[in-house]
Amino acid sequence: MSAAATTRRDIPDASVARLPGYLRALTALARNDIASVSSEELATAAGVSSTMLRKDLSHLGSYGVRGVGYDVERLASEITTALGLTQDWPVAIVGMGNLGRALAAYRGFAERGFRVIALLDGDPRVVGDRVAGDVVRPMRDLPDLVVDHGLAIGVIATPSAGAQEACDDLVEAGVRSVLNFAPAVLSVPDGVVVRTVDLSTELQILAFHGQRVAAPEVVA
Amino acid sequence: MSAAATTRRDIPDASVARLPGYLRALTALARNDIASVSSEELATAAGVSSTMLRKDLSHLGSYGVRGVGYDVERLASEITTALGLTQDWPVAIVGMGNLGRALAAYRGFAERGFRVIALLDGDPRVVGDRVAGDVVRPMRDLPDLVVDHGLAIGVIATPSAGAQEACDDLVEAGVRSVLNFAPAVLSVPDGVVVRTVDLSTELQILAFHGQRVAAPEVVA
DNA sequence: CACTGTGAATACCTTCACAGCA
DNA sequence: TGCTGTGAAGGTATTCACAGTG
Repeated sequence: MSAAATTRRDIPDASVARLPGYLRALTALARNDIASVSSEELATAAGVSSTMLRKDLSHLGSYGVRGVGYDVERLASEITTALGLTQDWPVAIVGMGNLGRALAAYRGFAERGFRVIALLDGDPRVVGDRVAGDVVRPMRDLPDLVVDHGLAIGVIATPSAGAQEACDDLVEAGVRSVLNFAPAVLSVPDGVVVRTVDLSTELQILAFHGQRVAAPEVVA
Repeated sequence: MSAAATTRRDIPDASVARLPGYLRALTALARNDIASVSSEELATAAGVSSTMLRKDLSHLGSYGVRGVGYDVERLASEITTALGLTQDWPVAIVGMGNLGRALAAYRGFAERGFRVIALLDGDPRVVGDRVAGDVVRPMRDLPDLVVDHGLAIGVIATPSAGAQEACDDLVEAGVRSVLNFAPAVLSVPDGVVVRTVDLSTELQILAFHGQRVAAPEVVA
């Protein structure tokens, strides 16, 4: 029985995907010194229905007070724990093209507790460059980053041709979570989790929904 | 009866979200001069099960040949039509920070037929800058872009504080599809579609899945 | 009394199992 | 025979309706 099992009840995936949104809304409330919030208010702030919010929170436990609402600090802390954000999750970004450089310079990571500990590239001509104040390192540094700095999450920002190789390098070094921005399907062994975010895919989905309503100027 | 209704049968959202992946795989096959493909092969290339692929394709119509498979060109063309990618979808990027600049320089948009026709920013100090060869324009240019160039999709790459305002400007100018990279919930009138992609959210989801398996060094 | 927490109902998505066809 | 297309079954996610409680 591992220590982690205490925290980890069975939370549905769809629910997990919404928890970060709740946490963001709670953080904003806390910044405005709001101590208590109803499911209705929090749901609105997070862009979901209050029923769904309550159902989601019920998977974490019973942290609300009937007739009153939720304590903002308390709930934020419970969600933080559920998501596993009490430990830190050092991140490395692989691929220093446009997107990689932008991600390297992006503040949002650090703000939410994800420390970018290394920037890497497979191209020796790029290795050694300075990006956002850091020196770009070669892929062979990966194993040391895992062992010495606890590197846990790899962000792939390479062109799609190099994505699988970058992923293999990360996995071989011991990284078990990958956020992939390349438009490619990555294959990984069991136990490694990949999430792919593809900009073109998103635009294509928007195009589909857009056509529904965009065309009817031709109604004659 | 609008012209668009011909194309648009009722395709489930989950299915629509996978079509771009199939299209990408088909495009790769076509580049390698492969003319025909089975559901099994295509499914593998797209990272889904063959049953799911066939079910998804069945929503578009019957374009396979039993005992043989699918004609690559034909199927690509059917998906292209279903997604509404036969018309073009001019894109504007709002917010010329790090992410906006990276998106402006990103090739992937054009490759898949999304023409970036304008870069904008609400900050007068940024307006006039050159980014990726284009001059950054002020927000007040939006209505003209919609009318004169058919601007259809707005990409929001502003800080989260400015996202709702950017979105309102886009919507007011007549844009009905928004891809939002700011970590914020955007409210829009009916008929406008927003998709939000948030990097921190993705990392937090990875953290959740990672903790499941990361901790057990403490097994005693 | 207001608001949370939850079983039951519904809607949606995926997988199974196999009928149908080149 | 081999592979597609699909009704039916099984799961998962969301919504409803209301019981429970500070």
